[in-house]
Amino acid sequence: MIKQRIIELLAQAADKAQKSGKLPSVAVPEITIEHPQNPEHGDYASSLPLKLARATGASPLAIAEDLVGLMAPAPEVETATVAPPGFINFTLKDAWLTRQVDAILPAGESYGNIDLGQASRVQLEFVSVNPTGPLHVGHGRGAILGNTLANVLSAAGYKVEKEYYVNDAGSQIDAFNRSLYARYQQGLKVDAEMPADGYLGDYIVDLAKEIIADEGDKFLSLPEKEAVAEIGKLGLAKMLAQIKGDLELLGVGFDVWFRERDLFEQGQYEKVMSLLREGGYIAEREGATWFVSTALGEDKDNVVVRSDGSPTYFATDIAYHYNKFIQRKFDRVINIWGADHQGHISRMKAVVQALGISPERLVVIISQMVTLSRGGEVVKLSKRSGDIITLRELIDEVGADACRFFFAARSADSQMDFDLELAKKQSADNPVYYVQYAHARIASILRLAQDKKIDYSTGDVSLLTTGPELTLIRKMLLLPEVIEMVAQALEPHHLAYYAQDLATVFHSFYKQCRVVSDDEALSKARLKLVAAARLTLARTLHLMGMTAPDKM
RNA sequence: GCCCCUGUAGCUCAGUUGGAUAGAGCACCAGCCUCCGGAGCUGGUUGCGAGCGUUCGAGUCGCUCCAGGGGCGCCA
Repeated sequence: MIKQRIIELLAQAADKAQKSGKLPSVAVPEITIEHPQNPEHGDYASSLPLKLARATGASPLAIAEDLVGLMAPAPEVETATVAPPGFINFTLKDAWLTRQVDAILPAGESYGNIDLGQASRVQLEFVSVNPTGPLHVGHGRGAILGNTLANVLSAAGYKVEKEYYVNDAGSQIDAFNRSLYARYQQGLKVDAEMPADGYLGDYIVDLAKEIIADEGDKFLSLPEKEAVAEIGKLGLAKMLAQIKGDLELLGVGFDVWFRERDLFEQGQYEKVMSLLREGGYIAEREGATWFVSTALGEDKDNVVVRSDGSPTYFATDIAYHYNKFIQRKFDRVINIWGADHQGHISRMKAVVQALGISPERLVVIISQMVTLSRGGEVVKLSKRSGDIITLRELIDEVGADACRFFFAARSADSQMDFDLELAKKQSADNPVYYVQYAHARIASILRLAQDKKIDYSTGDVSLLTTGPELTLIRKMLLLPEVIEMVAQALEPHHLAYYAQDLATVFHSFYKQCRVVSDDEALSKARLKLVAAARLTLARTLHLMGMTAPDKM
């Protein structure tokens, strides 16, 4: 990556300056470079002299002059100049830029890959919605966030495993089972009341009908407890299949579907509890069992086993993270949770610490609420009210690509308002079409070249000398940097902005530069350029889980 | 009361881990097709919630307010 090259050049110059005594031997701060917003300042700029000035007391301009003077000449760099109050600005060589087209083309769909992760193992757990109801719009946001992040982390050299944690034990699934049983009875004209904590959504009625169609009335003759368990099992399978299907519509898939029940059936729950007990993190009081998180600086302790002997969600999550870190030995675990789980983070980190694992290895990304409105009127998201807008409905209305782009384009930290009417009305103006249109346009140009039987493999990229051409190349070269930024900050939304930027510079290039013309040599060079642009754009879209259409 | 997130253009949002003159889309206005896809291109208008502080330099960091959302359960 060219960015790394420039950082190296600076580091070497600083080292030389210190060895020659021009610069006092202080610790060199981390060298960062950025893209100046003013293009007159070049392609890259560093404020290293300003930082060294603080550490050494010397004049930043003098330091900058020394560093530039000591810098080795590089084939990539046209100029390195000093600018007040102490910046060093770098401008890339046009000839080097154009050569990059020949580097991008053979890389193909691997263009942009970097080795930030060095094959370290990252687990990304996301969605993990209780299989007690259909996915809604907020879940879609988490799904796309997680899936896009997984794609980018893979591109950044991490070994990524995507996992869905299936809560198939506990009180919520219990309420689901009892609700389904009640609807089953009602469907067979048996007088039954919905449980007080039951799920009132119509989908439960539909599930019950399906079960009646499949299995008839045979569960009526079973004892209630047994019937609830049997029907629950069927309902869970149907619910999971539905969830899986919805996610597939968005192109979101998982490597592992991890069952909460396994934590009990395979002894991990018992194991981790005894570990914590040995560590002195467990206390009995008020008839319940507590995790003493106050010993680790938390505000309060948390119940792990209720006074009726049943484990809490927190307890199983402890076992689950024991499994992730100690049994499966992931280097890093990233969980994507909804905003309502925010309070769960610090105690989970405390547990990880109690298990002897550095808490930094557990990263929790909170995806903020999605509020839905329809025609300016707020729609409640409650899964229990039955009045929900499902993810499936959203996909049907605006399409999978638009869903992906729309959700991926927003920082997880910001809550978003999703107006369904607006989404429908604006679907043709959605930025997703702008980006995909650029791709289709390029594909169309390449088709034309093919029709005219132009073999551009021998094109001479050094003929690409105009502003729009170089601007396009510069933008294409940013993809590895974007991947690095997304992977480091765990913020996929940068990808969406990059996609738009890239499309913009392409459209602008297209307007100013005729690709297929009478000038055969120039045509071939430009065909190479647009072929590389197509690759870059397609890669970006694919990282976002979107299609890169050749025709629209 | 305590904790987390957010507050940037009329609207929806970015802002490269503290950099130089704060950007994009939508909307609005004015232009642009003899030629590879006009779902496009080129211009134009407006802004960092408030106040202190840290330093060469703050939308970004710290503190205090104000506003919106979420959490603080032997729910998940």
